[in-house]
Amino acid sequence: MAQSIQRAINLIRLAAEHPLTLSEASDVLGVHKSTALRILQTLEAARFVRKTGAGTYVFGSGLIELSELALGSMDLRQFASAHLRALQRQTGHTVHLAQLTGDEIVYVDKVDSPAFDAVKLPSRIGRAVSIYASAVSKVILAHLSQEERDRLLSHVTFERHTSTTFADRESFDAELTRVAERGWATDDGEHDAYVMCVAAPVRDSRGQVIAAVSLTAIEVIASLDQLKEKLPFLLETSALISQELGFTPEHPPAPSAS
Amino acid sequence: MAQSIQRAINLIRLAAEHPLTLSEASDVLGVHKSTALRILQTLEAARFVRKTGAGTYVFGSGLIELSELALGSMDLRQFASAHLRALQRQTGHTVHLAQLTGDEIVYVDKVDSPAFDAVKLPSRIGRAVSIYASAVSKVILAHLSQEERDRLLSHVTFERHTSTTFADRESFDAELTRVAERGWATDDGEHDAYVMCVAAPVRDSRGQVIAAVSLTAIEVIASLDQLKEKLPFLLETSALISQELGFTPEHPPAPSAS
DNA sequence: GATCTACGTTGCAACATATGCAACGCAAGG
DNA sequence: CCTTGCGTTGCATATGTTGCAACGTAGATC
Repeated sequence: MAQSIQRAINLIRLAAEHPLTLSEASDVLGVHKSTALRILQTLEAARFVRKTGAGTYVFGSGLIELSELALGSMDLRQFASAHLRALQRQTGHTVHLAQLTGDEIVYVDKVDSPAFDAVKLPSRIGRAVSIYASAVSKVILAHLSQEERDRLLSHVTFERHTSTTFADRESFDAELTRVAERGWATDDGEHDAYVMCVAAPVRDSRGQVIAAVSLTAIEVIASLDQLKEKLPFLLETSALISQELGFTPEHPPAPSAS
Repeated sequence: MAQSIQRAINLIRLAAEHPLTLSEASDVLGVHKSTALRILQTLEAARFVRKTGAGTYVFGSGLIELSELALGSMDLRQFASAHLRALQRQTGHTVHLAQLTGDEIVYVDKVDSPAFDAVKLPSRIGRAVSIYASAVSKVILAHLSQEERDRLLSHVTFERHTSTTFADRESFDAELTRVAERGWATDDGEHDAYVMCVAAPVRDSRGQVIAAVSLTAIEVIASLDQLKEKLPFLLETSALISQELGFTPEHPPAPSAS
């Protein structure tokens, strides 16, 4: 629809793959060299691409910085990173970290399982996760205030993806109540029939639940019950990350002015 | 120079900061709403921005994926991550991981020091580092083949940034020889007079040096000698990362066909 | 419950903007 | 020395983008 922007997008993609010469850029786009040059110059000014000493163009740090900005709370990622990787090693399963950003819940980190099921998991860092058919969403929603929960769920249309999907607000609310009581959530193939998850909440220094850690496996690898056996590791990990964020489980923050 | 691309860039930036409504987008750009809409639609098709359920636009996963692709070797980052953070904790200093990509050396990870000097360090993930005035470059160059080293240095013009900068190829080559012999490198304020570094090499399973880890501090925080005291931690870290990549220090890979 | 306002979306004509061309500078190679 | 390939600049053209006006919709207000 917007031609020149589409061209710029293509060049960014190319530059991400390998260093790009001007001639190659114009060839691929099928435009004159001067056209490609001007696009690249514009992108370069924004540091979306970078010109190397050899005159080739490569993916720029500007975009990398924006990515990290958008993933927000570098703090969370930095603090969580080591624990997530440890959890992966302990359990052997794929580990996700998801966070509430704006009005959606988004994966902010992922540690793949070395098992061959990793490629089959469609989750990607930066992608939004189903808000009513995932373990991480349940954990986060379960600990939100009623208004917040309403805000996030009011526009949702429940689709029955599989036989276990919670297909209306009432049954989903009941599930959230259960999750809030026991402190962790499951996903029994509610989005994809073969994908199982367990998730636990991450709290910040104020005790607010701001994120969730999950273990994921396809049924061929591990049943939901087998995943539940790893719950101690999962809960330990989410507790450790919360601690790094300044959460003190035994001593809730002192009420102001006392 | 390229107006519509510039506008697209601005919108991406805005979307990275906070969810963006169409009206806000058109206001900021000073264009008609339909114009902003078409730009956003183009970006959305490329997953450079994502449209949320509420109709606002946010930074898209497409760019995040490209960032990670461009940072290359997710392997290296994933394996190194925990060790880098541990090193930061052990030493208290800012930790960098830099990698040879194409014909430049680029920061691929960074763990900030909690000390107040962190903000003064201009290094950024994804940014290229001076190839003749940094400890990480020295370490990597010192272990490259002669041809590779020539390729990377042939187009370089040596500028004397500070009184300690190596300002010509001959003295720099001599420095690289020293670095190769002792196995680690320093940066005695050669780029910025107050910034000190020590760096050590990271090797892959073939024994090739593919990256470098460094400790950085401004002189007010730690002198170069004080940084050198942390060398055991640094060397331990670089060895651990190399091990994770499959490097076996005592048993170099068996020569082929024996 | 009706009206109003704000927002996002589409079709179309006019214009501005991006485009291709041609010419130039430059470096590498024959 | 000439040739070839590369990146870069100025300029006229026309293509693609823009703004307008009108529509649909949803939420707010009375």
